[in-house]
Amino acid sequence: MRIILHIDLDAFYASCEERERPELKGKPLVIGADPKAGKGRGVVSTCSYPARKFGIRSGMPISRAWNLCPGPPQGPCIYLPVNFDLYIPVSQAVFAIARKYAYHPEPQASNSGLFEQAGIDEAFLDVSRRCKNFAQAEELAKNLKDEIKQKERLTCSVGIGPNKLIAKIASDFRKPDGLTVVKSEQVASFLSPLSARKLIGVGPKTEAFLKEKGIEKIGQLRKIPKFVLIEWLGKSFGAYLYEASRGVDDSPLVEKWEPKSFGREWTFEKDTKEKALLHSTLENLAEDVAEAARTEGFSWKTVTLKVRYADFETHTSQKSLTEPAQDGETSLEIAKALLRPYLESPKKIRLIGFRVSGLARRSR
DNA sequence: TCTGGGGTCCTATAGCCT
DNA sequence: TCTGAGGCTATAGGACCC
Repeated sequence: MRIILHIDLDAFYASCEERERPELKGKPLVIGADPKAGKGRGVVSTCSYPARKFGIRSGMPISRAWNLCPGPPQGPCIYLPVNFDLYIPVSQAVFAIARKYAYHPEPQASNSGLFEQAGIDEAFLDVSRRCKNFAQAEELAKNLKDEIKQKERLTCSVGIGPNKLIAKIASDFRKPDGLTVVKSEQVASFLSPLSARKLIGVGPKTEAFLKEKGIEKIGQLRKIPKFVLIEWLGKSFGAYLYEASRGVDDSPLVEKWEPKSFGREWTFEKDTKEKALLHSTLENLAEDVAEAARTEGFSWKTVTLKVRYADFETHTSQKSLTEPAQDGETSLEIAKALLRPYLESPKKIRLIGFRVSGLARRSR
C-alpha cells in the first residue's frame, strides 16, 4: 500500500510578492498580466485571500477583477504583473526542502519515483517506505509544513492519501495552511459528497455534460456503469472516470518529464491585420522557441502555427519538415507560409503562436 | 465579463500501405 | 483486379491543467 503526499503552496505568486514587500501583507493582491487600469487583456494568475473576499478568482479576466475591486486611485486592490524571476528561485528552495522528506536517508537507497514536481507550486511525495502508517505520514507532513514556514516564510496545504488522485483532492480540501489525511478505508466516504468537478480531468465542459445527465457528486458518478461512461465520454476518459470516482489511481510518480514541445504565443494589445506586425511578431516567437529548444538540446520535426481571430475562433496549422531542424530560420519560413491563408480573412487577428514538436535529443 | 501563456493528452479524419 | 481490414502517420481541433 502506498502513502502519497501532495503539497500545494497557498496563493503562491501573491505570497512571494508579500514576502518581498511586507507592506502588501493583508491587502487584496491580484497577480496577472498587465492590468492597464482595468483595460488589460490578461487574466488573473493568482490572488491573495483578501482579494478572494471580493469575488476575485484565478482565471478571471483582469478587467472583471478590476470591476470587483479596482486598484488605485479608485480602490484598495494592488495589481502586479507576473514575475517568474522572483517565483522560480523560491519554488526551487521550497521543493529542495520537500524532496528531502521523500528521499531515503541511506545514500545507497534508490530514490527514483519518490518525488514529482507538478508545476511551480505543487509536488507529490511517496512516503510509503519512510512511514509505516498514515499517522506517521501526518507527523512528517507537519514537520515539512513547519520547515517551509520557518525557512521560506510560506504556508502550504497538504493532502495525504493512498494515491496521487486522493492526495491532490485532499490538499485542496482545507486551504490555506491545511492538512487533510484520507486513509484507504475513508476514500469512498470522502469522495462521495464532493462535486465531480474535483476529479482531475473534469473541467467546465465535462461538468456541464454530467450535470445534464443529473450527475453532480462523485457518489452519483460512481453509480454509472463503466460501459455507459465509455459510451458517453470515450474509451480512455470514460474508463478513467470510472476508476477515479472510486478513488482508484495507480499512476506512478514521475521524477522528470521529457518535454514534448516548445512554444510561445503572443496576444496583441489591439487586434490586427497588419502583415508587417504579424511577421515581425512571428520572427520573435520563432527565435525564442528555437533558442529554448536548442538550449535544452533538442531538434524538432514539426512546426505549428496558431492563429486566434478577434472573435476567439482559433486555428492551428502544422507542417512536418523533411529533415529535423535546430535553427529558427527554415521553421520561420514555413510558419509564414502557414500564416498566408489566414491573412485573407477579413477578420482581425488577436493572437499568434509558434510551436515545435516531434523532438529528438541532439547528440553532441 | 470577455476570455494569458506554458504545456499535455485524446479523438477524429484522411491518406497510404500491406 | 477488387474489396476490405488494420496499422501507421500526419493533421486539426478541443478539453484540461497550473
